Amino acid sequence: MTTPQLTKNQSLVFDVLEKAEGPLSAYTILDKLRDHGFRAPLQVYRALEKLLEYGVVHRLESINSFVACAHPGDDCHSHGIVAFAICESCGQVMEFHDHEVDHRLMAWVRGQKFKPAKTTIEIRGLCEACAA
Amino acid sequence: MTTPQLTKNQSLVFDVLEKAEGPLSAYTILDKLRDHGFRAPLQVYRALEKLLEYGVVHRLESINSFVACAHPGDDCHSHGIVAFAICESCGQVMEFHDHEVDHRLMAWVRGQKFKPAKTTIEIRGLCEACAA
DNA sequence: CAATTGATGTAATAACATAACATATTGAAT
DNA sequence: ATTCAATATGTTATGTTATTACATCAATTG
Ligand SMILES: [Zn+2]
Ligand SMILES: [Zn+2]
Ligand SMILES: [Zn+2]
Ligand SMILES: [Zn+2]
Repeated sequence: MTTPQLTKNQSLVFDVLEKAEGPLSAYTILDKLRDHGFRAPLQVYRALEKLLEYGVVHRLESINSFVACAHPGDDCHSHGIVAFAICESCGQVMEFHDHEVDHRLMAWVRGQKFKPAKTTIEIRGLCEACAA
Repeated sequence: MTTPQLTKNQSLVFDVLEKAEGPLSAYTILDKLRDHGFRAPLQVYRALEKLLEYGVVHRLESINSFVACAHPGDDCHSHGIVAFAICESCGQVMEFHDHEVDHRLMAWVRGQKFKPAKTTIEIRGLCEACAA
């Protein structure tokens, strides 16, 4: 997925996510953009939809939040499965991918004749700093 | 986690999930239990909280739904990571685990000094019947 | 019998997400 | 330049998921 020029709203939402320390909920993004004219959740959700499609933002299903991709331009990223480690204390997110994990999961679903579309791997826990 | 005797509400919620074809949302469970005296979401959420704790029910983060464990009594289940393949057409869920996937993910987080607490692996797609 | 603990009932509210409809902007194609 | 289609945006309302707060009830125990 090549990323086209972002529209005004898409740029605003993306900038907020890039500058954020960690993942943000759609409504938190909305609040941060009220000064820029945002009034309704749909303005955020519509921008997020595109940013997710372009692969520059990820959705963290287990915490209903969104985060800017930590590996922009990473090619293997576009087809490989991405995994996240999410600190439940400070919110910090680490993003990584592992081909062996991909292969094992895809081999399993293939064996079941299941056609995978989108895979979520999220590990919640404590980062080094917060576990200390 | 050894499963204690379920309370009335826990049993009702668990029975609904066991008899269901696929995952159910909390509010769907609530509707199915109105005849049994359920009136409020909290009655469902409180029962689910315990059932999740006992490991007899799983929460599917990516679809905000709950499903009865497909491998009750499976020992490796209690410490291994469980993965789900979820058909986006018919809702059918397959549950499995793979030690190699566990090991790779846990090795990675250990390398980051991250302390994992709960891991989610969910593959959305189409089951064999629905892909045909 | 208190006193504690865990379970339940109920109402209200918070948090997350989408539907429906109107308007505006962009970028071809003629 | 005008028309047309496609995309983006604005706005209101509503739908869906989850929790807070507080009262009551039941079982256990000292
Ligand atoms: Zn990424
Ligand atoms: Zn942390
Ligand atoms: Zn299970
Ligand atoms: Zn199916």
